[in-house]
Amino acid sequence: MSTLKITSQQVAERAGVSQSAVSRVYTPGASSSKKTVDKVRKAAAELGYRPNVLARAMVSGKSRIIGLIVAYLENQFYPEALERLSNALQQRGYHVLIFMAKQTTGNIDSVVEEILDYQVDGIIVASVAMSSELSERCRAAGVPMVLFNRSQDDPNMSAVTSDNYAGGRKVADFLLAAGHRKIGYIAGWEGASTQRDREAGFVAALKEEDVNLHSRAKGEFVMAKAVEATRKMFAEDPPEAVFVANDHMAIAVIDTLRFELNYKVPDDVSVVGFDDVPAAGWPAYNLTTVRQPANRMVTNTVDILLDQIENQQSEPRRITIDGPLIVRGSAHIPEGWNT
Amino acid sequence: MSTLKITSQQVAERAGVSQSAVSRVYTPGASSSKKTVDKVRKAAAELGYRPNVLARAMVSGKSRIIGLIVAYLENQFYPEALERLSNALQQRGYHVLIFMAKQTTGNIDSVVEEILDYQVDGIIVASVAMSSELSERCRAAGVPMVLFNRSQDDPNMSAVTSDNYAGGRKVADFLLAAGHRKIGYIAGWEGASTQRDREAGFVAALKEEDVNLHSRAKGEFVMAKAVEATRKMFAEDPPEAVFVANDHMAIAVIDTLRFELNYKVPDDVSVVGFDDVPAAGWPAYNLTTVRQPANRMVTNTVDILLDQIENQQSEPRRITIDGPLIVRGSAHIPEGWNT
DNA sequence: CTGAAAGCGCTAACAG
DNA sequence: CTGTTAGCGCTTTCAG
Repeated sequence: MSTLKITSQQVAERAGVSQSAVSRVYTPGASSSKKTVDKVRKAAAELGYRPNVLARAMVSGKSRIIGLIVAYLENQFYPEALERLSNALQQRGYHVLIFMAKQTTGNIDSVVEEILDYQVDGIIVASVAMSSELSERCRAAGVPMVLFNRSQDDPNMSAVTSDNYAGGRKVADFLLAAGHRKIGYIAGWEGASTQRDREAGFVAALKEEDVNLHSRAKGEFVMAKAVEATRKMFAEDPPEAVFVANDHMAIAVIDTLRFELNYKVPDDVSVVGFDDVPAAGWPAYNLTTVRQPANRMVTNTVDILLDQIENQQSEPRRITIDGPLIVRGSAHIPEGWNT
Repeated sequence: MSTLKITSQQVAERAGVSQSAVSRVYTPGASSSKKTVDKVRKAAAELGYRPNVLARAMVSGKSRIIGLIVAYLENQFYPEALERLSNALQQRGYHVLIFMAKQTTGNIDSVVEEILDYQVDGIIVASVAMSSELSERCRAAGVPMVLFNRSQDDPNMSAVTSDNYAGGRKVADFLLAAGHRKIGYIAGWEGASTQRDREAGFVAALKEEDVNLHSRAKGEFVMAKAVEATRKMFAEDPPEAVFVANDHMAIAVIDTLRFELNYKVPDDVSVVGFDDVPAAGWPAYNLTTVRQPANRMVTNTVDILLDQIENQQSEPRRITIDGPLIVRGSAHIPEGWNT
């Protein structure tokens, strides 16, 4: 076996070739004779040699590290996304350096600087607000960035989201078709494009049928606040149906309704969420929701980012992926409803 | 502002000092006159300079990167741990490079090699089986490793776990005190020390009261298998109480009991889990469980690892942290029970 | 305290 | 195809 770090130089000596010959054997585009390859591989195996990624990064300028900024790992949507993101990247020879950001912002600037210090090849920002200055900073540093599950007005930023506006509309159509007219909305954090788009689509579709939001409360994407929002909303003139900006909060809403306010869901009130996190499918919630196609969102995110990294092709792209309404049992199902 | 990467050389020129002077200003242990520091900082700020972590890593031999191997992000215990781990490390100047491992093993070897390629300063392995050869490989490479939430017989491996054996005992005592005698156990993956220790403690405490396991089924720490295990266990001569090896499965067990088999929990059957994940506290489950003190486990893991990295002090340590039984409503509460 | 010089381990021309 | 020669950006002796 080996001791500590083995260098290409040591392998070269053992194989009786030059150090650069060793390098070539391990460099994708380079060419070496079968004979050299064999000698080198043999020596390397005996020594337990593996190329030093950092040294390679220094000279090549490519670290094969992707910085990932995340915030809310408590919302089940993110661990799932993180796992897929990491796997997809791993498969394509990249690895993920993780950075936790409190959405308290403020420190987000320093987080980006820290990431840049590692000479990452690209950055994925999951559900964190990105200022234009920051994205500008990354562009200046030559590091492509793509937003995951969040989009920004800035047309210079690449972003991948599900079609939140269309999703909001689907929920409205569904609730309306079920005959609901007194409809409430529990909002997420206003700084998030997902919150704004979902609500906009929802309200727009309602309006087309001359229905206005019966009530609205703020949940900020936080369970505890969703609980308070529910209490407030049902304190007087309760709605017949509630659309909650994401599943994470919808779970808290359902629990509060059932165990604190003694409502039956869906008998007394219909509840619909957004995301289709694993818990939405658990029998206790059986939540009707709009699915965000995590796998396709991830695939697109990775494709865009690697394309920008590997082909210099720097035109930002913004992709929106349609997600289906998953009809389960937390809301009345309109008669004759299908799909 | 700036364009692309600024080097210490450029800062040096602008500040009118040598490149090494700039380096010293950014090197913790080094000394420079206030005058130099000021000039350098000023020039650096104007240029937007930040030291290249990779270059620093090359020469210093310290990358300040910690490799983290994880597998089951679906079990809520892990995202939480990951978040805390990353935050704790970030705070101490390290960053986390993430590697997903399928517990299908097999590829775990290659994952470790990949990690080593990045010249990480240390490795944290969360709930993944580690062979002695692998740990030996890391030791040979001079990279300390600590197991998180898993322990191995190998006394050379540092490991941090909660006291799973004691936890199992607590559950047994609780169930016994409630008067249960027909008690079932739904096991996790047998390869995990957590599974084995929890069961061993549980069975031992039962035996002390002359009670044997009434039934046992395998859930493998997977929800779908836990559902099947529940069906099988309750198909004939159902137990009065079930201890499930972790909360993730316990959730599936409760749902299956309630919505498929029409049992009332806890009226017809008591269910107790292990971990105290966020969902255990959700009203729908209100799960009685043994808490794994994630924060303390993380703190200890980080302390041990950094100690080994920074002080060469290589004696492996194995820490076990006691976790309390959190009594909620999914199991009968013995009369006069307190704490 | 400060500058000059020597690399860390590797890739990328460049002649042969 | 192969060896030689330059560095990548930074830390670290080593004289001064």
